Amino acid sequence: MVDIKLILEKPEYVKAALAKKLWEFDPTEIQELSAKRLELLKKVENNKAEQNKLSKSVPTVKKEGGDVKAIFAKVKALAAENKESEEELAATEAKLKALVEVLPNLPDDDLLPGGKENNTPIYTFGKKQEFSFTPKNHVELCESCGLIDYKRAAKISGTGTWIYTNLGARLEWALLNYFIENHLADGYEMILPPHILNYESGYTAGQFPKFEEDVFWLEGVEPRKFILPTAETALVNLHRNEMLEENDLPKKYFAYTPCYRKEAGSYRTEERGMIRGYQFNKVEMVQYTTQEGSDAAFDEMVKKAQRLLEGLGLTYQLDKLAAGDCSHSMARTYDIEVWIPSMGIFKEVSSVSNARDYQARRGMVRYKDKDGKVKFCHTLNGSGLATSRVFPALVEQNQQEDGSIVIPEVLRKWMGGMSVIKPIKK
RNA sequence: GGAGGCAUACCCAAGAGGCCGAAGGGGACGGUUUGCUAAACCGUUAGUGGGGUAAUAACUCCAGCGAGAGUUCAAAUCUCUCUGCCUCCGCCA
Repeated sequence: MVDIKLILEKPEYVKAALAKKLWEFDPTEIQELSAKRLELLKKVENNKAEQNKLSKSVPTVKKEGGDVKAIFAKVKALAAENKESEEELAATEAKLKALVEVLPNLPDDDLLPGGKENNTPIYTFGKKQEFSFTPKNHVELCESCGLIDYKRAAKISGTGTWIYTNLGARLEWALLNYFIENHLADGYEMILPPHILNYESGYTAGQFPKFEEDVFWLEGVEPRKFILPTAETALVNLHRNEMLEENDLPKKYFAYTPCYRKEAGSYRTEERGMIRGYQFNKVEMVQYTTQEGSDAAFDEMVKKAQRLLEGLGLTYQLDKLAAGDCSHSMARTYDIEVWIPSMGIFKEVSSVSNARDYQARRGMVRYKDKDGKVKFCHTLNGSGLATSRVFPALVEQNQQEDGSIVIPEVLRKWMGGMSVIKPIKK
């Protein structure tokens, strides 16, 4: 949530910042409603103060044998007089909230304005492989090596899904283990959250109300619940409505969950295989920091994600996203994109973001600093990593002429020491 | 799924229509005293959010005893709805 005080104090600044995110913002209505709210608030509160004062005098007046009935009548009249303003106040506050809560987070000042086209690659690792033979794409490789079963997935579930089979399942699990081991070594706490979450969790994460259509909702369940589109949604809600101490920060968590997304529209032709599906596996990192600590945490998380890919020996590119391509709730996002030879492009495997206090405001995640002052936490999240693009990149980048796939050294201990996956059919 | 119970501060807990910004105990923090690594005593500890006056402090108002609504001049206290937890029964991986 953007701080409404900031909107009122520096409307031009907010307007310009949102413009960088390609968001047209006119503060006029918010200004008007705020002024109206304040006016109504004063009126309502003064009236209530008078009511309270009169009511409190009842016992004393009674004792002294005074006329209590007159007080009753007076208070009743005051309350009746106040009713309309109270309703108007509530309506005004609701309208104000609705206007503010849909605004995306303000981008950091150093970001370029605009969308994807202005993303800046700031680092690359590895080389775009050149094969001395005709390389296969990941769908072919996965099928010929028996790693993935797409046909049966369509049968038991439907389009946009896949089944990890045999060595494919083990390779997937090895990747997850490798990620987990790294996060544990770095002192992150492991969490396995529920996958079914309530509305408030989506609201705090900033997914709602704007992206309510993008997640799967459970039918016939009241109050309504949805299946998490990323573990971030669960992790950034761990401390919702809590008051932390500065000494507790930063808090570092990671979680493995599948991610469930509707992914409306068809990408099937360009994004075959497991590039985009309704369900994919991801290990997600989340940090809660002080306001001063979030920049360092951001750098740390970007480096962690990079290290994971480097450990696998995969070619990737680090992108600093332009303001308009950052996630809705985020002030800053860096994407890590892995090279997919068959597509000839880099595809996102990790997105590390700093939400600053945007999510904390929505979820009232606060901390007391050393002076006892109450502040909003900063929250950050980053994939570490999503397997559904690492897997195809891995099999494609590591393929050999005979159709076999070399398993990265770091994964072998979870693959029974195996170093190569051989094709089971031509 | 059925029946019942509970929901007050960091924890335990009193409270049953006004005198409750909310007893008491533990813990924590601060202080005083005595002293065989501690004890006694005193004090602080209901957060917080939103307004006003005023200004780096202070005062004051509104809301706030799981959440929301209602009854009443007045609600932690009565009623209803919801949420969470506990117990028993049923069902089940």
